[in-house]
Amino acid sequence: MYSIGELSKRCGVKIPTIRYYEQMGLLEVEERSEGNQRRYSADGLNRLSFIRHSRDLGFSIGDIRQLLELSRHRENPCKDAHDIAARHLRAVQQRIRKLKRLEQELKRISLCEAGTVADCAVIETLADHAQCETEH
Amino acid sequence: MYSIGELSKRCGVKIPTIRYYEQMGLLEVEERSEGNQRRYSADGLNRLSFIRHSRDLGFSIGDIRQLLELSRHRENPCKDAHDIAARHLRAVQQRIRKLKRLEQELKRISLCEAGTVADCAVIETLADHAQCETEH
DNA sequence: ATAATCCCTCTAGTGACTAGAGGTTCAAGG
DNA sequence: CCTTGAACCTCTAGTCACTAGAGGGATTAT
Repeated sequence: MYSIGELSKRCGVKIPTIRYYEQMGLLEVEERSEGNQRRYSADGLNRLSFIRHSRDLGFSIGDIRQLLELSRHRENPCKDAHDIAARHLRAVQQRIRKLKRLEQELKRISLCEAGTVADCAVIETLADHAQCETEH
Repeated sequence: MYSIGELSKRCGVKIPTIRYYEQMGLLEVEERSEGNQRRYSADGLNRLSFIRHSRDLGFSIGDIRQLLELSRHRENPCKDAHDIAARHLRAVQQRIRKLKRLEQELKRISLCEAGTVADCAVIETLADHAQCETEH
């Protein structure tokens, strides 16, 4: 049996965050001590690792709820899990594309060598969208 | 003089968002109609374009506040503006790197051809961080 | 027994909006 | 001049995934 603090250390998830996951219905507490403190089994630890890892990979709480539900039974089909992962992958790829366009624009702007605001490319570009070379 | 609705259309910024920018101190209203409705000059329109464009480039409200302050006087040195842009560029690049690692991991996971949860790579990988090939 | 550390619940704050309630003002047509 | 409908007003609360703090109780080691 682990206390919430031990779970926190072992999984690298802050204590209030564990309680937050509980509130969100991702991690139920099976047991409490006599003094009402949370006690977790190895199962809880695994579940929290799953959550933590999924969050690291950028899945939303809602996605994780579904993934946890799907993973409950070994004989479940895993197509839904694949769909969730694929959708997330597409979202990530889209964000990368957008950020790369941003990066180009910011790089270009940052080349400015001016000394004053009057002819500074940063300020000027921000004031005038027409100066941008790519969409964003 | 533009009403808030006109400003909204011209800049592509939703009306509640314009009011929000006002609350955040980015865009003061110079004038009100007799019936207390906001009226903007061409100056306000330019300012809102600047804000909109900066947001599109991912600058935070705080950054924008500073950039707007810096841009008020043409003779101001623009080193601070460069610093803000450079810092933002680094942040963007870091996010890109992180997202690319994520992308790799998600791609790898998504290759799974299993039919059930029992041997699905998505579920399995989420449950066990050790299976990941890169840091994230 | 006591001190130090851990844990409890509850509320509120973050950033950048978005949505809705409930009411007022404006502009155009008759 | 009057009415209608669209546009506007303020204020509150919700979003997401946490994070921080207050004010108190439980556990553990000495």
